[in-house]
Amino acid sequence: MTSTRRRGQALEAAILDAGWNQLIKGGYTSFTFEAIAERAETGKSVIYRRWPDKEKLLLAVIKRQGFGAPSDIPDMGSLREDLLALLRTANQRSERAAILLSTILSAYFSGEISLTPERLRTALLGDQSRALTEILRHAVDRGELPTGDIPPRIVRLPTDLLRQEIIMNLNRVPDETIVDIVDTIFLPLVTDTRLQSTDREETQLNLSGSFHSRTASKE
Amino acid sequence: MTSTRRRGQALEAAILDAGWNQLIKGGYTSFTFEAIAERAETGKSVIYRRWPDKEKLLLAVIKRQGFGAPSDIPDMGSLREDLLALLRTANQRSERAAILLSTILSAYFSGEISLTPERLRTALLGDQSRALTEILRHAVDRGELPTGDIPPRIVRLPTDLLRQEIIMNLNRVPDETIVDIVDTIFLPLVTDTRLQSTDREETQLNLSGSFHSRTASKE
DNA sequence: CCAATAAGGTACGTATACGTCTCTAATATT
DNA sequence: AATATTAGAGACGTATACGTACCTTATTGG
Repeated sequence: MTSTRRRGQALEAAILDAGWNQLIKGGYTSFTFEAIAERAETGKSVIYRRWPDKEKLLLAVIKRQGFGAPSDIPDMGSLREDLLALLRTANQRSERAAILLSTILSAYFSGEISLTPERLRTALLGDQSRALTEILRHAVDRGELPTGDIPPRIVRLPTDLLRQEIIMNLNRVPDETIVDIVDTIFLPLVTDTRLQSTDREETQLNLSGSFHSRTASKE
Repeated sequence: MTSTRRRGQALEAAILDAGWNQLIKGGYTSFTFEAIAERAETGKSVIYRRWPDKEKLLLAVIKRQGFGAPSDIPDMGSLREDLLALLRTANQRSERAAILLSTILSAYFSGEISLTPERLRTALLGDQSRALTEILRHAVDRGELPTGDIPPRIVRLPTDLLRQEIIMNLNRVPDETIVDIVDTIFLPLVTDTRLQSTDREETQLNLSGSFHSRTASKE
């Protein structure tokens, strides 16, 4: 008849996509086996056969969206253009970030899922810090920036600020915001003449990806 | 007997506090009439008598926490100390901010509640921007900063960054982070000699609180 | 002191989701 | 062609929450 039954990989993909679309449409509250099964046009049992509980399913759905995927590093010829390109790409993907944040926060606070702030950060931040590091290294190679240490907090400043804006907007931000972040904040900071002229030793660009450790207390 | 029945104001306050504690304990998922009634040691009907549905109750609970309360502006004698004091106070209150964000995001995405990103921003940001403006004005008065425009994005940079850190930590941040934000990012930016020496007109400090307008598209 | 009011329980019907199970029919495999 | 899988659909019992209704009892105000 009309029906062509999916199996294996194809079916699995359809379910995970349905799960993601469910998050988009109704957030974590609507992330139920029933709703996902209906959206994927299959039965609950088909899902349960693969992922025994909600946490496993959620992690699979998130994983499939490929947040760990390293965004390709732009190389436009200038630091400013590289920065704008990177932030614009991230901005394009912002809906996913907003959904993901909401989902993880809901799951975290509802206690249904064992999810640490560590994993939240990893999921949301990915390795954008690495991309920034690369871009800055290119700028040093071009001679736009002097060789020397750049504090980690400055390195991740552009993505931190963009993420902040996206969360507050619950959506993409206007392009002017991106330009503003780059021109008003980041470039003046990183090209600060005082930083360049200080009596630093001539070290290699040292951009350790070390993040801040988090406070233990939760009270 | 042992039982002293609460009435009127006292009862109302107890219910709203129970609601807030419920958000702290289990997030928006656990924000149910039943759970709140039990926590407040009263009956569901008592709550329903006052707030006919969940949205009304939630708004009352949030309102009672007084997020709009203007934090008093520190005046410690130097720009740096003022900034640190302001951020430390905000950091102390971070648990409330994290809970509030999670709640609003959950409610927003679950569609149960009519809540715009505008209101999210208002609820979370309050008028911290005003406090920053005051602090900078004091610094100008002291002669620490030159008279002149400071771009709005720079003005709210400290609070934006702190908020970002709090959200990513889902908790308070270590004090070093606050010091880092002030010393590595904000002070270098705001005391940038190039900004001071440029051919700006001698204008009054103009810190319009104008926020970015948000993108309309939601697709 | 007595009547009006409202608190504190609880029971109800409805709805939704969990997780398990069973059944059938479509697809693979041999 | 016969057999083994497994998708798709749904029924189940349990649990939880909504929102309403009812009843008893403490408190208050006249």
